[in-house]
Amino acid sequence: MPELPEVETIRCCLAPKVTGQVVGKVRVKRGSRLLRDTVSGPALVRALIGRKIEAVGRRGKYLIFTLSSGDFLVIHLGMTGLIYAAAKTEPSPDHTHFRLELTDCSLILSDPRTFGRILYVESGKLAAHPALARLGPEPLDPAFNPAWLESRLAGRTAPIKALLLGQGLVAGIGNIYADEACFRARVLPFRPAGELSPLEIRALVKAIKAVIGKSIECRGTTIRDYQWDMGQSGDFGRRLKVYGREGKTCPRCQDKVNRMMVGGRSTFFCRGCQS
DNA sequence: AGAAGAACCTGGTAGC
DNA sequence: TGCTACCAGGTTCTTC
Repeated sequence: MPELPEVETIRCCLAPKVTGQVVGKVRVKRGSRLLRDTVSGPALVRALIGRKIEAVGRRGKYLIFTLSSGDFLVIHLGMTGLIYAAAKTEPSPDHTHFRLELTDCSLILSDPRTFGRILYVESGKLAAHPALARLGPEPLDPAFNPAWLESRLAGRTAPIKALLLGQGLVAGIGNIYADEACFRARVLPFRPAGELSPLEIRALVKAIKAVIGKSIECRGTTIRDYQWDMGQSGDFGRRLKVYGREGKTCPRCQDKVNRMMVGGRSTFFCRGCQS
């Protein structure tokens, strides 16, 4: 399930391979659910053909391809989306929704569970697009700091984890890194967000920056599906302290790792050293 | 406006 | 072996 570190790793892998390449053919799976929020398949094809890919960027969990027309192709991988550059002779895997034939390679997007999305955004309208406009600051940006977080948590009664998953306080955190950041900050994920002390908020900001930064260095976390290139898995999984470790020993206090549902998601934490 | 829960989707797996 | 039931989770939608 690609969260920010995974998407960033994919971006870094993809950028040198597709930047400067020109779109020849475009193949879109007929009736693909990934296009549910976009122009029609044929309109997308028309908009892409002949355009050069000028840059590959990222905002939160969204990959952003800047086209020579000034428009943007924006891709969200959902839970099970895979995107990679392959040899033009490489066959499309099952569940391929989208394939760009570029100058020297093919850009392939597959997604069995179809939680992903393909957006086409016109020049100058990127920041205002509803999907992107609601995003909070990037976790590694100085704009994401204790003062900002404190101002946004005041009076909120929802669990802190639910708010972290909402993308509005900080962009790019998903289920895995929300749990890991709460663990590092010694904060229980189901705590009402408005009740966190300034000290805890500071610890949480620090923990989020550390966990995201470290995971990017490790090329992300592979639980099941995620690959940053054909056959390449992320290495951060072995550094997870609580996620997916129900019943195992807490690496910090030797208590048992617990699991419960928070914000509708499986949540892992340690009662021994989080409060 | 905020909170909570359902809905979307299908491969994998636990249980029988 | 084969069947059913449920779970995984990012985002959007609906309801309160």
